[in-house]
Amino acid sequence: MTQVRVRFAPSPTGFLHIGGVRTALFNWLFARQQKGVFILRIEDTDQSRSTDESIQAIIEGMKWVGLDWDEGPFRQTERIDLYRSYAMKLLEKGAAYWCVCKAEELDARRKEAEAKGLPQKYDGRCRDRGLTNQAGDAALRFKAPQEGETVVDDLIKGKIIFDNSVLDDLIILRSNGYPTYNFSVVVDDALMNITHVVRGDDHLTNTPRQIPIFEALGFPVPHFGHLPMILGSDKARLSKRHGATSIMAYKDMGYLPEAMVNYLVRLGWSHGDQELFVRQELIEKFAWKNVQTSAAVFNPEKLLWLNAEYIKTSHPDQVAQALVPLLREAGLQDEVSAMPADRLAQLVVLVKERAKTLVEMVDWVRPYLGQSVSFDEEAVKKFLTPALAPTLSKLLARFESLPMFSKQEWEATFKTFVEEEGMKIGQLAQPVRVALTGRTASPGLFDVMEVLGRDRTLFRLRQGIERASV
RNA sequence: GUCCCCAUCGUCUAGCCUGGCCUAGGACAUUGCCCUUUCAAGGCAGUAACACGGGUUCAAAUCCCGUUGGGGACACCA
Repeated sequence: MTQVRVRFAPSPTGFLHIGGVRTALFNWLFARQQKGVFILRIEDTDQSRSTDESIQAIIEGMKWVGLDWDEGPFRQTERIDLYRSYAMKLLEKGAAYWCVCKAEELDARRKEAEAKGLPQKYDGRCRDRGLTNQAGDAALRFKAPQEGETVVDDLIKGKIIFDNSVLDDLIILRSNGYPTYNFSVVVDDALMNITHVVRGDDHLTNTPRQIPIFEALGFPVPHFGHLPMILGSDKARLSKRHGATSIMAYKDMGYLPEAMVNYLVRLGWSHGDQELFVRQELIEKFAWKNVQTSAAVFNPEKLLWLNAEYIKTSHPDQVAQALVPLLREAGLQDEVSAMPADRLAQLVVLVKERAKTLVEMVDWVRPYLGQSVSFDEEAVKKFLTPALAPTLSKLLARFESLPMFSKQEWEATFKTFVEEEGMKIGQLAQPVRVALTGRTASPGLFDVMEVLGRDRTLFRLRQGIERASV
């Protein structure tokens, strides 16, 4: 059995798209499972649209979701001579011919055909003219078979039959000497010994065009697999209109890469009823037969749930680490720098059930960073009332008499005090919460005190009493 | 227009290949209840789907054909 070799071949014409990440992910999972090779190849033969920033964005995105490649990144523009020489081989063999039709003429003819409702196909007028490229401005076309049929045995969709009469004589070398996509992919997939070409559904009709080129070049034809598309909520192809589609936008919004991967893999693949997978599990359980044949709607709410799930269950150190850059961005760099890593992990544990994203977590963590709190005025008005100041002072005295902080002891003390005062827990818990955190919503009161420590708890309680007294 | 792909709750999906175990399961969202010092989290319960029409069969979500609907491709883009 030959070694599996797969590739992810994006074109660098923008950021790394969510759909691209999913395609890359399926390829990567298959490669890892089969102990194969995963190749990153940049398809930049369209010079007018490709940018170096896009290449960087692709690499950055791949790294963020942890999809490492074994070979590459290769750039097609560095391999132009290769494509030219293979194109010339086809010309010599009589499997390609020069075409002097101008782009504008072709365009006009295509429009005319469209208007008449005819197939929009090259009419082959240069096919048998035996033209040479004297002027140097001809394009090279592949002589596509016109009879018989081309069969694609798709890994996902099964057997698909195309009638060769629909095949066009594709341009393989532009008049500027650069290869076109359908030719450079074939040459690269063949030369890189790709065994399985797995790409988006939108390439399905390219496959019968590419297979004859493999054959004409004398290369073995790889296996093909076509992944269904990802749609937006309106069932149209996912695009900017549907909101964030760049993978890095999700990093910025506070998503964990593992959650992203888990969500994307379940969009089109399943393993029974299982929803949560660790990466090793995905590698073991992945199978083409469980890949969905139909398109899937991207559901941001489920992604959000998954992210919350990962925030709750991931190791706190790991979450804390991912949180640091967001805290810095929020202007909390001094607080972050002053804090040992395990302190931040402790805060993560404190608030992780409440934050669905790291961005939300920044806000949840904020009250526990400094010595004093910043009060939410509404909360103060409602709970830190002058009437309550004496009670709070009595409570403060009670806590001050305890030389050491202990969650159990302080909680018991609080509850006894509430009882003595003839109050309900909630009546006093809310004011204390506001004094301690500045807000009406927080983790459990005694968990908060534990994280704050004895000194800061007492300090903030005193501050709260001051606020209540005015 | 031509060619190709697809069709189970609002959404992601299990089941389909190898018909009966399906009164169609799980998850997200949503609704109600419970827990509760707040907010969450958690627990329990509920609403909700086999696109339609024909076959084949004792029996069809599952196999076949058609219709409808959605998507994709038809470039000197990838």
